[in-house]
Amino acid sequence: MLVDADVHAHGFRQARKARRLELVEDYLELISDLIASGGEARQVDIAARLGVAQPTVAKMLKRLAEDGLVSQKPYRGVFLTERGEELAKYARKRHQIVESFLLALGIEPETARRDAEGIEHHVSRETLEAFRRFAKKNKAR
Amino acid sequence: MLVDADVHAHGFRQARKARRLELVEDYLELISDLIASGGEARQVDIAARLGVAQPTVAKMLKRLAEDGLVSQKPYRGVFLTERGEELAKYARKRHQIVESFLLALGIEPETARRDAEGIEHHVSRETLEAFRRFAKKNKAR
DNA sequence: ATGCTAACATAGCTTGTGCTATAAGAAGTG
DNA sequence: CACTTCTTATAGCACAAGCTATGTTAGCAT
Ligand SMILES: [Mn+2]
Ligand SMILES: [Mn+2]
Ligand SMILES: [Mn+2]
Ligand SMILES: [Mn+2]
Repeated sequence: MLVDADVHAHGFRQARKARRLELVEDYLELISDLIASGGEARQVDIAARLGVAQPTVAKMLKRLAEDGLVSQKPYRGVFLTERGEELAKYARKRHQIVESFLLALGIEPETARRDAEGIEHHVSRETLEAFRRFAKKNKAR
Repeated sequence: MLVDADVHAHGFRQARKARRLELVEDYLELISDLIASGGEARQVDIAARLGVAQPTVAKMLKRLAEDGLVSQKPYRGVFLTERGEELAKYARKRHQIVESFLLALGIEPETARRDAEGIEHHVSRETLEAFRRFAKKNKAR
């Protein structure tokens, strides 16, 4: 009935790791989207979109900068480094695939958007590829 | 291009809420499984299965007990209250549906198991129902 | 050029989730 | 019944992510 304990633990460890990455991915994806859509990503806008307070964003950006994912020009918003850009691009693509997939399955658009926001971070490469194929075949509508 | 800011924020808030519930759900589901499979759920076994240290489990169990989800008989393991049982039952069913769905999609069993461990917590009722239907139609194998 | 306002920074607090080290106690075994 | 061992409890630490309150300062408008 129950799977082997070590295998079990490995699965949970993996899920916890994904959980730690969720926030980072959401930030990068959002920053990339904000820049693409309006030319800049200010802390206040990031905060408003994420639904958190501005100091929360400030702290996170500091961490992302330390990790070499973003750079900040004071009072000019935040920008993605090359590495940040790469991660953002992958995150956005993945998000888009998951959302299209849910739509192709017949899920309501609003629900699809919200579920995709969480699911995207827990989808392996293999599953993502399967989602992509399915979405392509059963074209949205 | 970008969705309305308030709608956006609402989606993220929802995802954060789900994230806070993830751990609780995993604990309850695991406790239920351990009891079903071996008659008891000890801290050490929970810890081994989750891949965390025993004091981490002890602390979490205290919280779950305060929240009325589990009860502890000293040195006899932990048990689910009625409410805990209900939540566990739903979590397990959901997990099972998500995993079957991934299998029906043609995902490798190991990958399906691991992805399901994360995805399960971010699936709305609507999406879960769609997964269930799909899995039923495209019977596993 | 001055002044206002909006954006950002900083301090200090809370809560959740993890850890190690160590004490204490139940339970099974001889 | 004593002893050993396995299980649980507790203390103390770290770090991530959130918050409010409050200072600073750049940019823009007058
Ligand atoms: Mn997301
Ligand atoms: Mn996303
Ligand atoms: Mn899980
Ligand atoms: Mn599960």
